[in-house]
Amino acid sequence: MASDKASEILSAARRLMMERGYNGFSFRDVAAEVGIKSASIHYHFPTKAELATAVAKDYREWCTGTLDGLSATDAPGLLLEYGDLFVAMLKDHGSVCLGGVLAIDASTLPPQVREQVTLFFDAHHAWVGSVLRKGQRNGEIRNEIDADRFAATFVSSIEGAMMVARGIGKPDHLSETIAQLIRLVKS
Amino acid sequence: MASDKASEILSAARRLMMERGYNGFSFRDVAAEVGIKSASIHYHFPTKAELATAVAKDYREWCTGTLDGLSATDAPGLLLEYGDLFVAMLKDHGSVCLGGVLAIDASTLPPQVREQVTLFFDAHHAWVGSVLRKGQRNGEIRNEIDADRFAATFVSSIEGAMMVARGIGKPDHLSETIAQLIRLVKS
DNA sequence: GTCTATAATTTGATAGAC
DNA sequence: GTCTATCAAATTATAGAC
Repeated sequence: MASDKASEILSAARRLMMERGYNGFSFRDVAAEVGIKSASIHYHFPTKAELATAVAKDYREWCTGTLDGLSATDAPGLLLEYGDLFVAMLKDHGSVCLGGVLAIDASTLPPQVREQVTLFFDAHHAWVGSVLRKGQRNGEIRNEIDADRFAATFVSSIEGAMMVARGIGKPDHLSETIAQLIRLVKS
Repeated sequence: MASDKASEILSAARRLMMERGYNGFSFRDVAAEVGIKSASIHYHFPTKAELATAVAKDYREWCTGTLDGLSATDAPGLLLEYGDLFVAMLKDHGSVCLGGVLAIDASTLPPQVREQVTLFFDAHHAWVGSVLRKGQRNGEIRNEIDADRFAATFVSSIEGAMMVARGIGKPDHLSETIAQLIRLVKS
């Protein structure tokens, strides 16, 4: 159970990492947002690697919990709800998925953080894959689709659409991409 | 012209930016690769913003030239050749497209660099869009596809697939994504 | 064109008082 | 738990010798 201050630090760091990447934020940036001094951050998270690992793990687990709570009863509906998580992130906070941000930063990431990235994508691929397979059994998804491969494509396409949408200032690009991909695999 | 020191610096900086992003490389990193001191970089490119702008512009123009030189005679073939440019980048150098890297870094980018990112995606969207429209006129691409919207989706999906492929160490993910997307829009 | 030297700032991190 | 004070290293950038 993280203390109150620790979770304040976590969410400030999450926001900053989503906005600027691992190499684009500092302890002082986080401290300023929380309203303490940068030395105090080290009390809760000794190193930047540990802070970033905690942020990534936190985000990954938040995603897992959210996916489990999605309510649509058919595969296309679930895929849309999945996509809408990211649409909301982008629209409400101008944020890009942390998984994607850290995937780009991978080569400069401490190993423990990189591991969280792998776990993140493994979980998302598995979730989308199982939605697609169930959809195929129910006749909602075209049977020519390779569920596992398209799951990975669906996830990474959303990541790419988020980053391009924010990068060129066209937020609608993300929802349009999601709608198109779903239309293409629906029976 | 290829032995010019400025272009040596440009290509070293390009490699580093592709690998680590705008905030993940320094003048010293570039200098070390070229075999000179970091102060000498400033003689050719006074500021980091100017160096990065030159790198981005150079890359953007290299892409434009390469797209004009693609040789396939049908739309699916051209889309595959387009995708293979990025497959080669990833396979040969472990590089992710600079457009995608800079799109992620957008919020920490000097305005002049961000402008190059916008121009980059405008050009790629236009090229893929015109390939798709021509393909529809020739009966190679499904007519239900919205060419302009799918062009943006195709480009950003490739960007996302590259970054995820490198981020989680599965280079094949990129070519699989490209193959799937083409299959889905082919008549 | 490249070097040495250095300025000015920022960074991640530590020590120790309270 | 947070602070002040400080550190060593790295960063972008400039000045001036050769």
